[in-house]
Amino acid sequence: MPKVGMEPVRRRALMDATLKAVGDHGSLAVTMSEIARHAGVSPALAHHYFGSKEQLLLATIRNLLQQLRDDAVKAVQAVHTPREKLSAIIRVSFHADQFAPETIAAWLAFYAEAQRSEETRRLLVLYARRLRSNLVARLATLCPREDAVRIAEGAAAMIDGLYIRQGLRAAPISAAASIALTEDYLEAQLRVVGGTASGAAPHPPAGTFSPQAGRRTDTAPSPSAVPSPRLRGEG
Amino acid sequence: MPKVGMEPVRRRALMDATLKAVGDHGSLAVTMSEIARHAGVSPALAHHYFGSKEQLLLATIRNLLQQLRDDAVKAVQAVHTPREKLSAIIRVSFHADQFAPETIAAWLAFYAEAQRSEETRRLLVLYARRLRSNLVARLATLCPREDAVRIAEGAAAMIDGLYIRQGLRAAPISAAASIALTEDYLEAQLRVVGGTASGAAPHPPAGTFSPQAGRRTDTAPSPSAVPSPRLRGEG
DNA sequence: TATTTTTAATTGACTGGCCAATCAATAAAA
DNA sequence: TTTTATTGATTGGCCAGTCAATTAAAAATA
Repeated sequence: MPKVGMEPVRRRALMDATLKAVGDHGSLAVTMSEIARHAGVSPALAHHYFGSKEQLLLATIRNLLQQLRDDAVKAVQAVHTPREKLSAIIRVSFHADQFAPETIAAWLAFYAEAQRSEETRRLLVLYARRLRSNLVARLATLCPREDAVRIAEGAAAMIDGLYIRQGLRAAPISAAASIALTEDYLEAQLRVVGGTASGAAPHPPAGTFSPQAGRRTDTAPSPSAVPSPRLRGEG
Repeated sequence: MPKVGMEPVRRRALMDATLKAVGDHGSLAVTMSEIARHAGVSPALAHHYFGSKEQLLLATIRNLLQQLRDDAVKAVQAVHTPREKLSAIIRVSFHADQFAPETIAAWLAFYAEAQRSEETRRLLVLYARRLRSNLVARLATLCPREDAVRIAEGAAAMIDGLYIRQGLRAAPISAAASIALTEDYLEAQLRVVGGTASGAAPHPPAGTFSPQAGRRTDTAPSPSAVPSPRLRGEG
């Protein structure tokens, strides 16, 4: 069987298998055997390439975050106004794959793991920071920086919350509804803070629709995107 | 050593110890020995009173949720206007004990566990529902029910999100700041929807995308509906 | 009251199973 | 013949759960 050049193939297969196993199982307490079986190799091989279970888990997380980051970047670059970019970030957070129960389960497991593993925490925080500064950067062109920071924090929290609650499957909110809720938040905050994108009109009447508001940012490209999860963190 | 009437004492001590151990450890993968040590008894005794580790964990979760519920009820009863009651619910969610790192870690672990354990999921869902209906009840006196449901969903998500994010300790947002963010959300939404808190709502209800629990209108039907159509003047 | 019996509390010692990690052996490229 | 890929078999440790034994309070009995 030994055919050279298998290493990268196996590594990828094992990381994919890990993600799937963790998602299915809903916990990091999956056995190397199960992961290996998913990947169609022996447990010993997993140890051979990754050294330990912990290293395999970390590699899997790194891989996932990298993937998500790439997708987010792509989505943001696909549109051009700051407001559209904001929507792109939100949209990508609730993209289909992200909303799949197994993906949510895996994320939750990683989050929980971050309470124990410093390295896991580091990775999640790093990712969160990147995304956050992205949000703040766009928001800062629409309102004072101080407000931008606050609103970014709120939006990120809401995305995380919607995401987590999805994991409970209590009241399955659709992805579209989740996006709408988050956009509502953004719009309402921007309006309060300084009129949509510009002026300083303290709260315009509701029911009347603000031109900007209902923007349909759906210029989205990617059917391929394996979007990013919530936006974490801070700086 | 045998002194009668120890059962309730031990049970409580063991549940407290479980919460602490889980919080410290940041995972449900704590050993019965560790829990027992925290409680100052032998592992065998824990089994004696709870039958299994799983039962002990479930009892601990039930206990925690009960506690939270009691606190919430008390806080809500202490004030009298709907608006105040809303603030009370928010405030209680971010109360000190809740915000301690170990408590947050424990919560995360339980959320993750809910992906695996149906019973754990049931308990958390029940709690989430109660919180939600509580919010909706108050909000419904301040705005149309449809909006109340939507806003409650958003507020609950934000609370959960802020809470969970605290677990990453990337950007330690203070409890006060968390409360402020949530209140901001409420205020902004109420303002948009029908005047600040008080009556005065001549506006037709802003038609938001009905997030509606349970519904899953998205995906299939309109691709064009995906964007973020908040407030269009519906009336 | 003194003595015996029952009952609750508690633990040490043990078991069976699981699983991460190791390693020597094998198979096939190079 | 060297190198790479791959695995079966094994080991060592850990841990949930069991059980019989011990202690002392309480209840029953004399």
